Amino acid sequence: MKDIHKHSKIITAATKVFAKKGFFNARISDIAKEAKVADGTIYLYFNNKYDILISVFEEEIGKIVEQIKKSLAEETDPRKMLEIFATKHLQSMKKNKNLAEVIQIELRQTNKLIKDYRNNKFSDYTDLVEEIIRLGQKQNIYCLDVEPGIAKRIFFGALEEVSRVWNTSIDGHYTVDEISGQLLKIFLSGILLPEKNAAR
Amino acid sequence: MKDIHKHSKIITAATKVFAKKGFFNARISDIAKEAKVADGTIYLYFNNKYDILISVFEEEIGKIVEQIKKSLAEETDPRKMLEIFATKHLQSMKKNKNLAEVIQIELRQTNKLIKDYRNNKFSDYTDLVEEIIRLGQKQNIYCLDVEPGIAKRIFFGALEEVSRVWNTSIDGHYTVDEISGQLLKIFLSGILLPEKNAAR
Amino acid sequence: MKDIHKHSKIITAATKVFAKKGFFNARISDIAKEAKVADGTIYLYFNNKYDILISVFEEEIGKIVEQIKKSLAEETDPRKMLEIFATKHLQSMKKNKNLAEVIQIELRQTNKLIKDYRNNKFSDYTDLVEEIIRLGQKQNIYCLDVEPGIAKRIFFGALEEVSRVWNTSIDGHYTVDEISGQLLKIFLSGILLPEKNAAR
Amino acid sequence: MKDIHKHSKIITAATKVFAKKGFFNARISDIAKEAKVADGTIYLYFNNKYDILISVFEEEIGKIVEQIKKSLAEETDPRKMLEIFATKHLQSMKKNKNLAEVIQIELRQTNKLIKDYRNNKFSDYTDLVEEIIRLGQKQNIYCLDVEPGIAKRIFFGALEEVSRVWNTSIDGHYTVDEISGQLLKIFLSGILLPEKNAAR
DNA sequence: AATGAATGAGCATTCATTCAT
DNA sequence: TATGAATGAATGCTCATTCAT
Repeated sequence: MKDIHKHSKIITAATKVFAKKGFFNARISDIAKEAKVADGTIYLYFNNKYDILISVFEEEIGKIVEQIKKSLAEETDPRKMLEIFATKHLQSMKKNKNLAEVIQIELRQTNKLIKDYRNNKFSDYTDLVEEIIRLGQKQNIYCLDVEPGIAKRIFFGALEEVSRVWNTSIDGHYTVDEISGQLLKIFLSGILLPEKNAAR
Repeated sequence: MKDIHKHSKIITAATKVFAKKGFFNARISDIAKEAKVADGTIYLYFNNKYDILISVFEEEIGKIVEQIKKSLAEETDPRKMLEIFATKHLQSMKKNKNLAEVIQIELRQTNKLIKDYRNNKFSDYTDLVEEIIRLGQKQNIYCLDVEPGIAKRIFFGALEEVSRVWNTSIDGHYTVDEISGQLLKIFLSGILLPEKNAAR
Repeated sequence: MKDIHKHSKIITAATKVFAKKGFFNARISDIAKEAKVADGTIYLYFNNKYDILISVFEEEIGKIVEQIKKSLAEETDPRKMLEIFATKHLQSMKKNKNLAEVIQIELRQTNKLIKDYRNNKFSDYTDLVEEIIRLGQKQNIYCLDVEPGIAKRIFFGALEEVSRVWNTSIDGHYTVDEISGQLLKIFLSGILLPEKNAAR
Repeated sequence: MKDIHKHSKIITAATKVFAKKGFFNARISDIAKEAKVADGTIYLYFNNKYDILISVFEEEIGKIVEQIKKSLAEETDPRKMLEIFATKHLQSMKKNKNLAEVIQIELRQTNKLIKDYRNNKFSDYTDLVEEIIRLGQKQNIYCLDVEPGIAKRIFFGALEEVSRVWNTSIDGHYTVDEISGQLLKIFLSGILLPEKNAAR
């Protein structure tokens, strides 16, 4: 249990430090100090600096995936499912701003650098959206001319971009519900007025 | 003219190297070699490594902004305007994959690090979307319950995420028009079937 | 104790390297090699290259000051006191030729460059001479028309210049006593009152 | 004549820059800017950076040597001769503080580094003092137990050290005559035979 | 397991010198 | 002669990683 404790302390510290300084500007010694362990101790739990980053990501995103999957399991309406996904995601990102930054910036950055980091949990995560869309199409609720693979990206890209508001000084006053509402409104119904929409 | 030539060669080389290796893993010597100049020559045109990154961004995005603004000036329909924006953006990103990566990853990354880099051209760029949406609302074409500041982020986040398909090995077969079409379809009309939409 | 050991080894190595190559031509790697430590180890004990130079000086001169002060404490005759000062100084310089060079050359050089290096031990050192002269004047042994501030410089300048004989190939055959004797003969006979002079 | 002009301008500029920044911190471009010529032009007149330093020294000290030799030629009293030497030296150093710094600091520094710089004019210069002392001994005015080679160093070391007062912020209020007077008083009274001393 | 002192490879930047014009 | 853009070798310092304790 002590092992788990140290491991966990390092993950938390690393998330904080990566978010604050960025992966490349973060020093192992920064993380060690934040976690209140010796520099060398970190190497008893992680292979190297990249490994810490990946672990931060895997573990933290893993928790969110579990939570969202559980919530989704109780729902069958694809409209509600997207709402759950968006809300849970935004809540997590607002709650854990450090993780938000790490996901949005550092992970993309390094994802292309760590060649042997594949099939990660992030794909599992975004694939949830694709599955929901396919489900909605099967249920004849979502348009068939929507390409789930592209729509997934559109949904997720939008979600990430709007969640950045809490990590920048500007526009920090929006609530999760406001943002979630706007995103779902647009994603589900679009921005055209109904009558104009018909005209297209 | 020779100055401009060297300057330009270095910008191009840097864009390539940053995209391939990432800012922090890029070496000045890599850029110099790519530009076929001596390491020291780079410092005749740029103050330091960060300065190169910012210059890459400012110059390249500047070109795109100019091009899009020109195209938009000839159009009054807000629906067409978003289409122009999306298509031009995607074309630019597909054409200049290196720049796409730099914008999407490196700039976010370093934006928070270079404190004195403000009022950048990127804001000008994304603000174009916000203006188009406000215009559409004035013309009674876009819903008034859409918040332009959030919608801008939704549109842009989606746009960036979908444009990443060309920089990852997977799904690279989509065309600009396919993706642009999907994005505009969803953004403008949503993914719900018309009848379901009315039901909401 | 191990710390002290490494620290001390680096000081000794740096003194040697600075003396041989001069501060600006000395490489950190030269010092590290001489001290048989890694380059990086040096930075565990010193902030930067200038810090090494100052430390070399402060520590080594400190030892000499202590030694001379102790010897002077047991003496009351200002004539003997100058003799003690001169002899101890020359002995130290002959013994530690590297330090001699660092004091005579490098320190002057960098003294003007390192603006925040003030109130140094070197002033304490030369001020000892001034105090001895004032003491002699009080005791009616040294001429009152001698300006202690200038005389201090004359004595010290002479002392340093003569001590250089051991660091140049020529004239290295002089002994400490010969040189000390010549210097004191000239300096003392000059500043003694005529009656004291005759008494010698 | 134009050649001489440029050459001279560079020497003057270099003296200024070396004095201000020190040899190692002086940039060729600093000297070029000060001399209002292009960087490359300097290499039409000097082989390299060291060559400039040596030239600065040789040319400037050469002028002083000539001047002092001329003055000495008109004098036969060894006491007066030392006075002339001291006064002229101090006047030169006070007048040309840049040169003073270069002589006192930079030259020593680099003297040991430039192996092929030998038999320089500086030796000619200091040897003048030795000759005067020998002359005085022949004339039975100076003590025979004074070793001219050491006395030369004592005199010159003292002279240099006192001349530094004008290049440091402190004690800058002394005049050439005050300092020269103190130095000669101390130095002369010491080496004069008792009867000559009394005669003064 | 834990420590943190020690390591040494790695890189941004500088600047004396060159050379095409 | 004169220029100054271009060169590229050289180095102080950092920091991920190791390992003796």
